Amino acid sequence: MAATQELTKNQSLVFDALTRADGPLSAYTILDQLREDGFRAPLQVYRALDKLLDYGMIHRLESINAFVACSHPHDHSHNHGMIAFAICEKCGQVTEFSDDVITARVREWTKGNGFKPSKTTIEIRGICASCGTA
Amino acid sequence: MAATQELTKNQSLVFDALTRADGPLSAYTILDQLREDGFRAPLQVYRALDKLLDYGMIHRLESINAFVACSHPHDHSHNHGMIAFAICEKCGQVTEFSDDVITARVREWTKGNGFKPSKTTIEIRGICASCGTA
DNA sequence: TTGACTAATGTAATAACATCACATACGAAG
DNA sequence: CTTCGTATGTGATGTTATTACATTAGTCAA
Repeated sequence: MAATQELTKNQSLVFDALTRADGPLSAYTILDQLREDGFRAPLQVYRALDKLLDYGMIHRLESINAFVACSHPHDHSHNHGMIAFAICEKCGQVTEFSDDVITARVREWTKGNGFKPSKTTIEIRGICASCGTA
Repeated sequence: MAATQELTKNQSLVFDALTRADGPLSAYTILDQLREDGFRAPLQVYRALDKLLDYGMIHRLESINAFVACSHPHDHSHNHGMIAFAICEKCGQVTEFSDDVITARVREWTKGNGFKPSKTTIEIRGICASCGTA
C-alpha cells in the first residue's frame, strides 16, 4: 500500500465524484452521476464508499446519510483526533474541524466508563455564516 | 402545556414502548410492537416520534436510525447542554451523558465561525464495560 | 502453465428507513 | 353549530442499504 492509496477503477470514480462535488452526496446521487461510466447498481457505489472510508479518504455524515471527501489535504494515517462536522442546512456546505479539547474530553469519559470506542460522530447542523447573513 | 407533557393516545403508546425497552428501537420495531394496539402504518409511529422529539422526551440516534427514551428523569425544559451518547455495538445499551466542556467548546467554534447551530449530534460507538470484560 | 486463492466487480432482488398525499375524526374557540 | 387546528387512518411511494449469487481479474506457488 502506497503513501497515497492505490484505488481501483470504481473507487476512483466514486472518489472523484465526491471530490468534484462542493458538498456531501448521497450514495444514490453518486450512482446517478456515474451511470454513464457504467455504474448500474447501488452496491457498486457502497462497496467503493466502504473502502474509501477504510482508507480515511472520505467521511460519512450520519445525520444526513451522505458522504464527503475528507477536506484535509495531507496524510490520513495519523492525526487520530476526532473530527467534527458543521453542516449547513441551507446551502449544504460542510466544514470539517477537529478539537483536541473535545477529543480529550470524550476519551476521558470513555476511559472512566470502561467504554472502548470504535467510531465517534460529532455533527453540528445549523446555518453557516454565509447563509446566516445573506 | 403542563410540566409533564400531555400525550395523545398514539404518543403515549410509542413513548411507553420506548420506556419499556432497555435499549434503542427502530421506528419499524415500534410499529410491530404496537400492531395489537391498532397501529397499521409507519406514519403513525413517525408522527408520534416527531412530537416526542419536540417535547424532548426521547432522542434520535442518528448513527443507528433508532430512538431511545430520554434517561434524564427530571425536567426537560432547561439543561440546554449538548447530550452525548455512548452506544454499545454488542448489547445495544445506550448511555447518555452531557459534558459542559464539550458543550462550551462546540459553542466557541460555532460562535467563532458565525455558524448558528440548531442540532448537535454526538455519538460514540464501541463496546461497553460489561461487554468488554465478558 | 496450471491451479488455488483473494480481491474486485456485475446484477437482481429484497430489506430497512422515511415521507407524501389525501381522507376522516375530534376537540376547542367563536 | 360552524370553523379551525390538531390528531389520526391508510395506501402509495420515495430513499437508503444489504443479501445472495455469479463472474472476472490478478497474484503466487508448485
